[in-house]
Amino acid sequence: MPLMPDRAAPSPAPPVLKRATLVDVAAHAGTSTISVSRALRRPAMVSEGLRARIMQAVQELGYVSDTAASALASRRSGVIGVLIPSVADAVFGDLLDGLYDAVAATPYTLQLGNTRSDAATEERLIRIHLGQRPAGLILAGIDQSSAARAALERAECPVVQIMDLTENPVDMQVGFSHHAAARTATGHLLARGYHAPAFIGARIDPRTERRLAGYREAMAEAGLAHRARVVTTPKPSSVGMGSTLFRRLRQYAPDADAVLCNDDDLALGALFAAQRAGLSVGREIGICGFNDLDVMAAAFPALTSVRTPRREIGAAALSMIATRLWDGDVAPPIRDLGFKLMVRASTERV
Amino acid sequence: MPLMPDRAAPSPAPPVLKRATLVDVAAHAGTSTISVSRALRRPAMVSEGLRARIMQAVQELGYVSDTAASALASRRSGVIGVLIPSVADAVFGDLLDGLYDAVAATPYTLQLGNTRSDAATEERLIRIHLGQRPAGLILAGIDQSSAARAALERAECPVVQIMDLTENPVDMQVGFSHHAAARTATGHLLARGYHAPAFIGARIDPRTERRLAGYREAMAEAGLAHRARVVTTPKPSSVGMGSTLFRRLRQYAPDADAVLCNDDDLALGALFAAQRAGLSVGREIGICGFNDLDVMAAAFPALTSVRTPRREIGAAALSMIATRLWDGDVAPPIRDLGFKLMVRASTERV
DNA sequence: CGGGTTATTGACAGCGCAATCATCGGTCAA
DNA sequence: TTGACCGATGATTGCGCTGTCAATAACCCG
Repeated sequence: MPLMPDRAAPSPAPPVLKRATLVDVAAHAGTSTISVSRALRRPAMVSEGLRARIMQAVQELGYVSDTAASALASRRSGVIGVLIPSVADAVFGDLLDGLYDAVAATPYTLQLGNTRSDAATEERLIRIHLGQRPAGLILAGIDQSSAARAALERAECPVVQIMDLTENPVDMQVGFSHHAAARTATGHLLARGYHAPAFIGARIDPRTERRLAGYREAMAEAGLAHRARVVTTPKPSSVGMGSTLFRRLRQYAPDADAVLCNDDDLALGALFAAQRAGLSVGREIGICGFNDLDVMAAAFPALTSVRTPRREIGAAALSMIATRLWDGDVAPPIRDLGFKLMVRASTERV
Repeated sequence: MPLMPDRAAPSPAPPVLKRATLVDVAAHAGTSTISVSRALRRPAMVSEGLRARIMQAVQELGYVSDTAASALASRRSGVIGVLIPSVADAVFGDLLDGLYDAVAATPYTLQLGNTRSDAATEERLIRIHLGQRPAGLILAGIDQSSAARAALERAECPVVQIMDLTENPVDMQVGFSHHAAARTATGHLLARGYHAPAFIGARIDPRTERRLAGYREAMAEAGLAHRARVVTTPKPSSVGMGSTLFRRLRQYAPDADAVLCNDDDLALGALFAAQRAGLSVGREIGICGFNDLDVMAAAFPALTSVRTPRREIGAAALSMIATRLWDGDVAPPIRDLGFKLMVRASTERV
C-alpha cells in the first residue's frame, strides 16, 4: 500500500453535491449573512423575530456550518484536542466515555491523539494540535517534556492536565493523587495484617513512579521499609503480565504475603497465578488492584481495588474548558477528585 | 456550567503568535506559494532542486499547514471519520489502536464519533461528518438506518463498513462473519461432548443477533434445536452481567452443560459465577467467549474464545481508504478477515 | 427636547490555501 | 527546422465564514 500520494494521485473531482451556505440562508430569511452567523453563534445578539426567521430558513435548507471556513475566518476551531497514552486501555476508555458524554452538549468536537506513552510523540502531537488553533487541549499526565511545556504555556487556548496532580500545572488540572492512593492502599494491606506487602508494576511511567513512591512511603512509615519488595517490567501491562510478575515475585520474595498491583489487569493476572499456585487468595496472599474496573467486583474472590474517578475527570475537564471559554475564569483551576478504596475479599485475611 | 455561549461571551483576543504561512515559506525559498503547496502535497510534481530548497525553508520556519485553510480551498478535509458504538469497550479499543497505528503513516487524521449503539445518533453523526467533507468514513457495523444509507450512497468519499460482512455494502467493507464464528464455536462445543450448549448475550444488537443465529443453526444441524437455551438482556455487557446471566441460565435451564457467551466479558463473568457455584469449569460446564481478549488465555482455567481480527480490521479499513484516494480503485472492495477458534481448558471435558 | 447611549443590523475585507489556467523552455518525430 | 507536446512553474482567483467598523433606530436622562 502506498503511504503517500504520488504524482499520479487523481485530482479529486469537484463536489457535485451543492450544500447550502450562509448566503443561501440569508437570502431565504431576507437578511444578511453576518446576521445568520450571529444568530447561530450568539443567539442573544439578534432580535427574537429575526432569529426565528433565520432558524426556520436554517431548518428548511438543512444548513450545516462549514467548520473549515469558520475556523479559517475566526482563527479558532471548535476542536478540543485530547492526548492520551493509549486508546485501547480500559482506563482511558472510561475517561473518553466521560469526555464524549460531556462534549455532546457543547458545540465542540474532540480530536484524539495517541501519544503511546512517548514524550517525543506527545511533544509532536502537541505542536500539531496547537498549530490547528484548537478551542482547548486536554493532556493525560503532568510529565510533558520541557519543550512541550514551553509551547503549551504560549498556547492561546485553555489547557487541562488530567489524571494526576502537580504543584505547577501549565494552566488547569483535574485528577487525584496517585501517591496518596497507593499509600492508602498499602496502609490498608498493613492494617489488615499483611506483614510484607509487595508491589508489582508494568510499563513504568511517571504515574507508576508516584504510586510506587506512595507504597514505599507507607512501608517506611510502618517501619517496614526493609520489607518492601518491588517487581516491575518495562513491557506493557496485561493480565498475562500480571501472572508473570506474580510468579517472579514469588520466586524473588517468597515471604511476600500481599501484593499491591499497579493496575487492575495485573491484579487479575496475579489472582489467576495465585489460584494456579494453589494459594488461598485473601488469606495466604492479599491482592489489591488499581482503578477498580468493573471486573474487580465480579471476580472470585472479589478483588480489592482503588476506585479512580475516570469518567468524572473527563466530564470535569470538559466543563473547565467550556467555562473558561465562555465565562473567562474557572475557580478553582485545580480540582482533586480523590479516590476510594473498595475493600473486598481479596484482602480479607480474617 | 453553561452549555452554550451567551451574548457575554468574550470575543476571542486576536492571536499573538504569528505562524509561518505558505507566503513566508515561498519568500524564504525564493519561489511561489503554489510550488510550496505542491512540494508538500505531491512531491513528484516539482523538480528535485526546488523541492530541496522548499523543504529546507519549511524546516527553518517550522511551517505547519493550516488544515482549515486547506480544507476550505480544496473542498476536502484530511479527516477520516470513525463511527463506533462505544469508546470504552475493549473490542473497539483494539480496533482504534489498529486505526491510529495505520493513520500515523498517512497525512490524514481521525475524527471519532460515538454512536452509543443508537441508530438515530449514528444517522445524525453521519450527517455531521459528511457535512465536513471528510476524506473517508469508517462505520462499525452494517445496520445503518435507511436514511443514513441514502446519505452515505451520495457521499463523495470512500466509505468502509467494518467488523461485519453483508451482501450489499454501501461501498467497501472489511470484517468477518459473526454467524460463521458462532456456528464454529457451537460446533466445537458439541464436538467436545457437550450435549446442551446454551447462549448468553447482553445488549442485543444486530451483530449479536447474527451470532445467535449461528448458534441456532449449529444446534439445528446437530439435531439439537430442541436443546437450544438462550438467555439475554438489553442491558450493557459487563463481567458482572456475565455472572448474572449465568446464574439465570442455571435456574432456567439446569441441564445446560456449556455456554457460548456473546463476548469475553460475559465469559469471564460466567467463569466466576461457575466457580462460586462450585462447578468444575471445563468438565461440568464448558465456557466459550467471543473476541479473545488478552485475559482469556491468562484466566484460570484458560478460557476458550473466538479470536477476532480487530486490530487488523482497523489497519485494513484505513489501507482501503488510502488506496481508493490515491489509486482510485480497491480490489477486492470486500475483505473477509476471518476468525480463529482458540481452544483452551474451559471447553476440555476430557 | 437634545446630546449621548445602547441595541440591532449590515457592508466589506480577508483568513491561508489550492484549483485553474497561463507561461515558458525543452524534447522529439517528421 | 518546426510544430506538437510535456514537464515545471507561477499569477490569479475564490472557497465560506467571521472580525471590524459603520449606520441606523430606539431609548435614556436631565
